[in-house]
Amino acid sequence: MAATRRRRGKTARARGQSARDAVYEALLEAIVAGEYGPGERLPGERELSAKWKASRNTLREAIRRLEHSHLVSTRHGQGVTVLDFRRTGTLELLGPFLQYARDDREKALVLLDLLEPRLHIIEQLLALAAKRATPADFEALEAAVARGEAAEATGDPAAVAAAQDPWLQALVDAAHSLPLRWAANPLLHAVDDLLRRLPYLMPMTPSFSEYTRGVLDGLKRGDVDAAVRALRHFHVTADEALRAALAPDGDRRG
Amino acid sequence: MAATRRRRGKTARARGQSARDAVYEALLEAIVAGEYGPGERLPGERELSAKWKASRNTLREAIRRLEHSHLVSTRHGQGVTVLDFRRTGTLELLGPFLQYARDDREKALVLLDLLEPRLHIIEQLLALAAKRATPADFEALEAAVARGEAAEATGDPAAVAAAQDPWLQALVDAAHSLPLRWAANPLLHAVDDLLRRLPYLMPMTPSFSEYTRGVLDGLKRGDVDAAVRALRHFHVTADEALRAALAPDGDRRG
DNA sequence: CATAATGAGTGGTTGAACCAGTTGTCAAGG
DNA sequence: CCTTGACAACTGGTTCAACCACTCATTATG
Repeated sequence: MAATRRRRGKTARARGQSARDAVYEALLEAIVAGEYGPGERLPGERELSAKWKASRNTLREAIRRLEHSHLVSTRHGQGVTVLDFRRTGTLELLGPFLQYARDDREKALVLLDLLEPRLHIIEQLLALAAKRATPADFEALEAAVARGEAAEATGDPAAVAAAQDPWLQALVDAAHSLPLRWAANPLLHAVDDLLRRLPYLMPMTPSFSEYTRGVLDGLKRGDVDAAVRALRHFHVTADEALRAALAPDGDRRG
Repeated sequence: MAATRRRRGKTARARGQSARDAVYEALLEAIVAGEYGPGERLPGERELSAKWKASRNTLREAIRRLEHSHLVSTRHGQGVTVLDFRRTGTLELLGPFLQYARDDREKALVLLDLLEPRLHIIEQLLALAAKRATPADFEALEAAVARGEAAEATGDPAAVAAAQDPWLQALVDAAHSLPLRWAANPLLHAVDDLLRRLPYLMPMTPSFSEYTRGVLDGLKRGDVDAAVRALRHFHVTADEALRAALAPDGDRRG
């Protein structure tokens, strides 16, 4: 009952967010937004902990996360250096980058450059799923298709967007490949996160459920080519719409 | 001059490694090796800090890293729960997994499943590099090719293996795609790490320098197909050798 | 002029205390 | 008997103050 009580302070802490997370998020935003450039040195831990009104230990836990995100590098006695995350980052930075980066044009380019790799990885998932899917996997895929059909029936883009992740997760399961799953995880997570915030990016015109149904049928018949065709038919149209939407103007924030 | 002094204790600390890193590495190994299964709860922070002879604050910094590696999940008041990293992990776990996992057969399967995604991502890099490479990129690629030729002249697999990373990095640079670079980073890092520990995995028979030379020539002429052919010629042979080597027996530790 | 000592600044580590959620226990009240 | 609520015993979250260890620029020293 006391959960709705707000905390005042220079940095409004979201509900349930710990001080550590708040500091991490703040520094993450500062770096991705370019307030600290590559090669630059962060202020000392004592100074930062004073600035963010957190103890030095808490501040350090946040720094540890920054380090693990390849945003900074720490050397004993020398301080914390900001890395060039464009060079050193991983796909886990996609979400934060799309949220915090200042240059809207660059963000659009990143989004555009995301489309092909995503399509390629899904194609690889299909190829492996065709070889390795078990009956249980087919059941899960069937359920995901059904969920997509139900979502599409509501006519709500957000519902369809929400149905995409279970479908892709089922595909990942069916591929039975650890490396592929590990490669796909940050990408799917970022896309899911993006669609959750901007559901209007989910296209309604090429039918999502027809696409998934087509892929599933292809897989069941062992006809990978048919599955890939269904996949491409959807993405060629959907991705083209995205390219058109992203090219001219920027995006909206949540 | 005092750097070679060893520290005694139940956990020998590698040179220059901090207590935090030692604890992180130990817990990482324990989880990846399966000593703590998915869903299981880790001992409390107080207990762990006693076990590893580190203060609770230091221990917590290590846990923060485990959390960021998707190995554990922490909830206030409830403890630290081990996640199913096979499901939740990312490519950054490749190195630790290949180093610490117990099941040699599973590790071999992971290595095998790595070959195709790697080839695919390099093909994507080629496609983009063909469109986007600048004169500076070509210079860097040329230097990488030269380094490969020099390495090959020594006849030392380790030297050739060490020459592979700069080549791939130059390719990544030339592709000018943040998402692709971010996807490639953990993969290339894991492969580089692997080859550094097991250089005999680097094949000498399909000439590495001929491959890179062929790719570079193709790129310069804008002939992507030729570049891809050179790439595939190398990898078809090299990867097949790897598959043959990995299928029967296990691997050796460094 | 080369070299060694120094000191200031940095991150690394410690231990104790306290705050804050979560959960099971158990007695009071229905 | 069952429900309810206070409580106790966990758990992680946070803070503080002090000290250790490393790096580097300065300065004294040979």
